Amino acid sequence: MTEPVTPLAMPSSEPCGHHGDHSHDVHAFNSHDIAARLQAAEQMCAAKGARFTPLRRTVYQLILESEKPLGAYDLIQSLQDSRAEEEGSKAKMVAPPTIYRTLEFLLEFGFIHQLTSINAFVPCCHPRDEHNAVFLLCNDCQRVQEFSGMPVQEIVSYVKNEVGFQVVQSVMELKGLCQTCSTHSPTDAEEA
Amino acid sequence: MTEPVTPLAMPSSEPCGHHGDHSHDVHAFNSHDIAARLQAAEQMCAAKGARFTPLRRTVYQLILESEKPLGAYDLIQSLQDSRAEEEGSKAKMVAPPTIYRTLEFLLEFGFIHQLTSINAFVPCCHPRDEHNAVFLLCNDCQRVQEFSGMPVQEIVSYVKNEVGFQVVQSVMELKGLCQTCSTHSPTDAEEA
DNA sequence: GTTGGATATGTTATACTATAACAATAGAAA
DNA sequence: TTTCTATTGTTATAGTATAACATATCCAAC
Repeated sequence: MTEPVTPLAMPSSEPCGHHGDHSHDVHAFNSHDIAARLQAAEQMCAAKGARFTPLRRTVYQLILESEKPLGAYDLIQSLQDSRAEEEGSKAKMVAPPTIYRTLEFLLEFGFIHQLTSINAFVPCCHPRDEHNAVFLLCNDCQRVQEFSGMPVQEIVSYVKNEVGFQVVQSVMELKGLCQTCSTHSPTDAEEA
Repeated sequence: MTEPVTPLAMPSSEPCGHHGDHSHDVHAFNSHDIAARLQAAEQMCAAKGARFTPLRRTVYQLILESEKPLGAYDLIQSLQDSRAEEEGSKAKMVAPPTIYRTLEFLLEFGFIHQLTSINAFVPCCHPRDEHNAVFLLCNDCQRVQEFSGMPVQEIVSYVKNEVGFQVVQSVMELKGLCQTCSTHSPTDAEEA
């Protein structure tokens, strides 16, 4: 969790920038952004009659704060650590179903995305939109970029119109080396 | 991601080119096709100095014969059944590492693809080519189509040229309803 | 404010997926 | 044959995910 990684170039102050470029580092949230995300989530839940419980809030926050995608069992540990800070070490470890249910909720409301190729979860860059995103997963620094743009929609449209396939869920993950890592270490980390 | 897609020519002898375009049902191999694939694999291995052992041949054949994607443990069972036919029920169950190693070999040589979102494996439609394919996974009939074409290459090119990301491995899986299933049962089976 | 139903979380157990580490065997080359 | 390497077998275990049921919390109706 201690990452010596230089942040990828981001368009502007808005971490998910609805303007201009449409590729976003999903690990670029500062504490102000995180607070804003949490508040926005609370409002969205309220608007839909869903409960943004302390557990859901905390798990979402842990995912927002992370510099890397977190797996379910990473989150169990993080949640344990987080609770230990507040309640002392008497805090009990939550069991997997608790985490998986919480993740399911956050996925359902579009607050996070699942990366099935690495069994992990990352924040969504723009929880407001329905979208099919492509994720770029760096094998070296482990950071993830969420990429929404024309090529993606074109694939989905293409298979719908030309193949007749109705897409319900998309899993589009490209693994490799991000710009930073391929520039800094052009020779290594070349594996799947 | 500009122009509409022009079909990539498939060698006419390829058993997977049924549709006139470049999307192929990966479960459409008849026994003649399968024999041809096995022989082709043998030749490719020989050409590269790799051994197409009985185990590798059998596992590849089981994947080719299946109407659905097979998981590693499905294959363990299938292999057990297959061996029981020949050797009688004295045949022992192979252990997971045996299957995973064999799958790794078949992946490495491009004979099969891995579908990470469902932990399963399917035959490759055109083992000769280097390619980034999109897979369409039907939630209803479970059949898989492999789709190679411009939009896919465009995404990869786009992230390389515009984002500076070097793609090493692609995972592109679209889940939904295939043409047949969405036509026959337009109301049900709408989940991920 | 109490009750009762729904939602959320906790708990226990287990299923499913994948790999590490080492042993035994089979093929190829000297 | 001997030796080296690649392949397969074996045992154990790590990592990921869910089923089934118990308890607690929230909220609305009385």
